[in-house]
Amino acid sequence: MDLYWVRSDFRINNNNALEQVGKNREKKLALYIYNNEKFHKRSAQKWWLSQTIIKFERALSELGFTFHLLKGDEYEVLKKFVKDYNIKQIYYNKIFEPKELELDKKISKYFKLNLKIFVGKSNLLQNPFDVKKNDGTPFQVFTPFWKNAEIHYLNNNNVEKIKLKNIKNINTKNKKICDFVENTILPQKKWHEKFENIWKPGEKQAIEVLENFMDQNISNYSKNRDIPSIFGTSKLSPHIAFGEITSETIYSYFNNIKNKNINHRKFINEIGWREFSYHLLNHFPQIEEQNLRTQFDNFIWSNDKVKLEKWKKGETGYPIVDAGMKELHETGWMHNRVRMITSSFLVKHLRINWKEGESFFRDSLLDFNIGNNICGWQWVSGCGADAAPYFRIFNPILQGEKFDKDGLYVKKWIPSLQSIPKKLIHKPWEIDNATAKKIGFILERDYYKPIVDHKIARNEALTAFKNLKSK
DNA sequence: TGAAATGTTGGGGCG
DNA sequence: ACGCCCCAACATTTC
Repeated sequence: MDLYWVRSDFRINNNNALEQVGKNREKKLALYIYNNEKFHKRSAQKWWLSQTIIKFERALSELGFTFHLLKGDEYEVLKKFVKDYNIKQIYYNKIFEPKELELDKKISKYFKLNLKIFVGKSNLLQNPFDVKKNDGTPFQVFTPFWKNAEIHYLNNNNVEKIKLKNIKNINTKNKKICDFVENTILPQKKWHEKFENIWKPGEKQAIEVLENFMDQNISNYSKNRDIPSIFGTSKLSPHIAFGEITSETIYSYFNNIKNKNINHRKFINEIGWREFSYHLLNHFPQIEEQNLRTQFDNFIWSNDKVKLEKWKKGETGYPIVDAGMKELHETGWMHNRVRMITSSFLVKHLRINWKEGESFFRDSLLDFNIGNNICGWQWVSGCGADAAPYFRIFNPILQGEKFDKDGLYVKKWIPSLQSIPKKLIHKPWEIDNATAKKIGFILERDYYKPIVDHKIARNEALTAFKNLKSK
């Protein structure tokens, strides 16, 4: 029998392994192995995963697959499964992540004598090892990377519009799968239920999100993408993270737009950043644990657990930072502009190791992927490739005033700031006694006092990071 | 996709 | 009319 091993590719369309499997066979098996080791205990993604599994099982069963859901280490489970079901051929799609590539190696080494393995295309536009500078070394700057990668991609691929098969509405559920998900994947405490009203996992929804965005939102993307109070970005990221839609499908949409303008290009650039992150992660796999620029290894990070906790909870006293963290808790997602502000605050204002932030985002984001998360954090910290220089420090007050002028975003997530005058919405500690009395606002009762003074924190960060540079 | 400090320019008030 | 000062607006440099 043939086996389609489902990894992070919960889709019917543009799924290389799935296209190949069972072409000649009647009975087809699909297997997803839930490896608990790969998720932190409190990972929000367990919720998305569970929902997308439930839907994907239905879609696969329509195609004649019998879907199995098992728990454990992928390698061990696969070995046993292949034996138990007398599998003759395995089909799966490649994942360009160092640990997954190791797993691939282990699997192919073990099975190669006894069965055939088909390894399909990954969820990247191309193999990261195919893109190199003329001198043979990997790119470390985004712009030249993307310029080169796009040409490479267009030359190597048929990028005419990918015809998407319609995904059926799924009304039924498989009780066995639902029970497994409930008992094995989802935590006992149902804290994740709040996501149900916000997100709709699944391939059908992913395609709808893309199409709606392309129809309605992209025409103002370059302007709106930076305003966190506006629905200006696609919010496709969790769908992409679970492979419900591919970069290739998105690129194909982009490529078939007749009059491309700055909005389209800015949007597709974000797919480029994802490619770049995975490019870096594959060429420099050590960055998962270590600073790409090793001089940062000498940096003395703060060990202030209290401030770290306050950052996580959104109690820093800087409205734009705290609003971002609240949005993250409530929705499992944070606006990109605010990701930059909050992460810069942790690394520069609090001088806490980026790994703390990386780990927290890993648990909290529904759209977490290892490439973007690692590279994003190293970029903000200045220790990554093409990174922000040490002196680039976001001012949380100014950023708020620039990108959340009327405080709509801040007020949405921090209702206790509702009556603060616009002028002071990003620095409520400056409110004068008379106004405070009038609106009934008391700083340490209704909101937090800033845990650090911006000016002092900025100067301390400059000194600390500057010393590092001269070492 | 940074912010703050410092430098330059030019208009207006004023003696 | 002129010189001086102030300061906003913009430009450049620095961190």
